[in-house]
Amino acid sequence: MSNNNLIKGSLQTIILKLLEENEKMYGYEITQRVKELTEGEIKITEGALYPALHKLEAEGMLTTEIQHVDNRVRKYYSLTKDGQKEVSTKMSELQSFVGNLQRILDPEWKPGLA
Amino acid sequence: MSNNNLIKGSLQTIILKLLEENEKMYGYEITQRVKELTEGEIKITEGALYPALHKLEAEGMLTTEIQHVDNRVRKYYSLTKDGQKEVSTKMSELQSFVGNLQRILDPEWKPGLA
DNA sequence: ATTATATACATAAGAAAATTAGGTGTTAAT
DNA sequence: ATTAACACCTAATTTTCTTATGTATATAAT
Repeated sequence: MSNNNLIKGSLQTIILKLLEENEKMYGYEITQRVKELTEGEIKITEGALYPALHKLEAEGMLTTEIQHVDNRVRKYYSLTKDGQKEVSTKMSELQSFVGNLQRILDPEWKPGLA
Repeated sequence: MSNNNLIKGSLQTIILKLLEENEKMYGYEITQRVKELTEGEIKITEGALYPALHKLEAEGMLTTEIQHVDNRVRKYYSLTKDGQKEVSTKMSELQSFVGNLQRILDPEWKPGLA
């Protein structure tokens, strides 16, 4: 459980991007996917995830759909039209931010190299 | 002017890294350097910068030295021994975080390629 | 049988780190 | 005389996270 406390604000982008690739996902699934993709290095806590999902839903970026699987409740989220637009916005903001970070932190860095 | 609101968590790293490269800098100088390096895309606000500098100083990462230039006061910051160690720590944390972000957001991404 | 772990949702208290908005004072330019 | 740039600072608020807790079912281990 390394430090997960870097660059607050990227959780929304992560959620939106995963949903762009997956059509529909439920909360627990998102935590597992992130854990898997980062080999356990990033763990999305439920205390962060669920409020973030609820906020994105309230903002009209996501819609939900309840499914019952083996007596367990799953709340599936998917992107709305607005949500689809928001993915691109958030992704380019994040990419430009990371690029700027490189320019600050790595004076050797040029866009297009490593 | 694009969004400036993604810096959360990386400001300390930025400060420490700039001071590693520059021996000593004062607050205003840091804001200008960042603005310059990012072509105006990232603007460090004073309300974020000064508290961050004070915190790093309180934690023993930075020392200060006042200079007077044309009746103006400048508070120069430099890294302590602990601060020098902290730069490496924070830099590798940030690098690993950015790597993990890529793995989540860009399924095509492989370390060592663009 | 009971306990622990995994699955699956959720909220609440508090901390951390920003934003926004204000304040002080000097120097240089219009 | 006023604005902009230089140079420091703090306070109130907001956002976003961590930590802790709660509910409930399913499954594996003891």
